[in-house]
Amino acid sequence: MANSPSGESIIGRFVRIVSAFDDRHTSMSVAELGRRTGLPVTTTYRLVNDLLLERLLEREPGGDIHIGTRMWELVSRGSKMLGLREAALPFMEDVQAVVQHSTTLGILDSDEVLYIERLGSDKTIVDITKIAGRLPVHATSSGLVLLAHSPAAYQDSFLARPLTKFTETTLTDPAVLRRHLAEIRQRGFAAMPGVIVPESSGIAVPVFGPDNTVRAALSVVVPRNEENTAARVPVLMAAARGISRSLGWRGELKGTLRQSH
Amino acid sequence: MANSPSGESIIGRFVRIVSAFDDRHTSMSVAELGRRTGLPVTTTYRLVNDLLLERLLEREPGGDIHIGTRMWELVSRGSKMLGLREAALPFMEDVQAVVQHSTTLGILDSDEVLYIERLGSDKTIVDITKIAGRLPVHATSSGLVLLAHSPAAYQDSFLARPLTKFTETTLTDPAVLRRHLAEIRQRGFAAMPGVIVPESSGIAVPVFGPDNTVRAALSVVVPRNEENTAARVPVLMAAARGISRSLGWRGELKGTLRQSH
DNA sequence: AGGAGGATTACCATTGAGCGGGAATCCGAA
DNA sequence: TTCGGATTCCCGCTCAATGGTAATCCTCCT
Repeated sequence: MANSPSGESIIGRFVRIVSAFDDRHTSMSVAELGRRTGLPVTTTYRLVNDLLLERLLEREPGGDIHIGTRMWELVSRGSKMLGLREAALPFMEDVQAVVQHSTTLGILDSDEVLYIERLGSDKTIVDITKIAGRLPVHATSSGLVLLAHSPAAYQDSFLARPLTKFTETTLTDPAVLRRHLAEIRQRGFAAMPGVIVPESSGIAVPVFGPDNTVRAALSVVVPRNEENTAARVPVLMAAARGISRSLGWRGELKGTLRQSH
Repeated sequence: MANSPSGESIIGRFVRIVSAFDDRHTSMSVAELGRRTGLPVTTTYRLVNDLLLERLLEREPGGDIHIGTRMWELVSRGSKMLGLREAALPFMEDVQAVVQHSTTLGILDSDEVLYIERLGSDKTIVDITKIAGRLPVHATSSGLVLLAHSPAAYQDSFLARPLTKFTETTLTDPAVLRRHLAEIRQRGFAAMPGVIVPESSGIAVPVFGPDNTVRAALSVVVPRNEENTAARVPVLMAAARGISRSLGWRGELKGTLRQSH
């Protein structure tokens, strides 16, 4: 499936084009887009014109282009992400009201944590999570919660890889991680001090779907040494249960919580 | 640009496919997708496979497909919508805390109001706004605010069309609408009782960008006859100013507020 | 078990959309 | 005015995309 000598399909090039935009580059000239994507000039212009016709891209007065409203609309309207987000938001607001720092909702995607919602932009803490941003699984509390409730086979393959050590406290030893995962399953939460940036700690709990599998991780990021884990975990857990129930979860059955292992 | 006898480009078909998904149909079989899009069977399967390869679509255990996480991620990450949404959300939360019913943020797109964020899901009121949903301009308070601050040429062309009357109070007469728009500009808000559904009223105010043009409309939906407009408008206005300032707006210059007309 | 009906995959001849190099043109800054 | 980059125009080549038909798989239902 590729009309191009490079052996790439239009869809692939479409992805390249959309990928060229991120939160730091929401608009650019077509020429720059061509440079960023590495596509031949002419091809870029032709493709961009097609996309402009469908309003998937939009041209601004200056001539620069950006991702079109239509694209956002189509994807948001049909994506399952909205359902999860809408179920979670009210409870996240409650958490945020109490914790005051930063509350995030993340899912597992392509061996990374993808954050799909985030409340709070407290400048006093270091929090590198962004909506639609990614962070490594083994270096975030959310990631460890998600991993802990993943199928054993996935855990094995994940732990078989080399893991980057970001800070002193980042866990990279598979054996140690396995013990942590077990603990996370047992206790129902993950509390990780400074595993990705030394200044901040994360506390995360799982959110369940109707089939009792873990859909997402709800977490708060707080300044290191102000974790106050004991007080915050119950808040998170209550909220996570609320979200889970909104998603159609009917309460855990004894024993099934850990069935994935 | 079309390899197909029907004269449609791949991009066009891509749009058709993504459009087939909405909040009521977040996943379906490939065959059903083919039916909904009207594309030839073989073509549908081939295209879907391409999209699956790029993870723009995802296959679920049952075989049904849905819009992929990657798609949501790419679009969200690069879209300008996120910036607006992130600027608005904290202030919307404040409004929602006070008003308790439903708070929305809408923009003007393709002659309709497109809602990009919504807080509150109070079942006691009739509120048909949805995130990534659309409503007509002339039958929503948000729409009228946006229209009131649009270029005169756009207003003229818009008012030249026939307008649907949804309820008793829906305004459809161009002359009357013009007077209302002027009033909205002057007072700084729109308060519309039951113009789309008779049971609910909307109150909306404009959100400005750095160049003093209107970027969005912030609004609340409340039960009819409980409008309490006098008390709610200040809350909305304060929030809207906050959002505007987050967007880089530097305070209105006397007279420029209405410069678009 | 058998079979009906739909979903999915396999096959394949046809063809025009996509491709991209090159050159011309436009445009803003120096 | 000159210059460099952005954008558009031109055009022949070619293979990816197309979509019909048919085989296969799958899931209920009898």
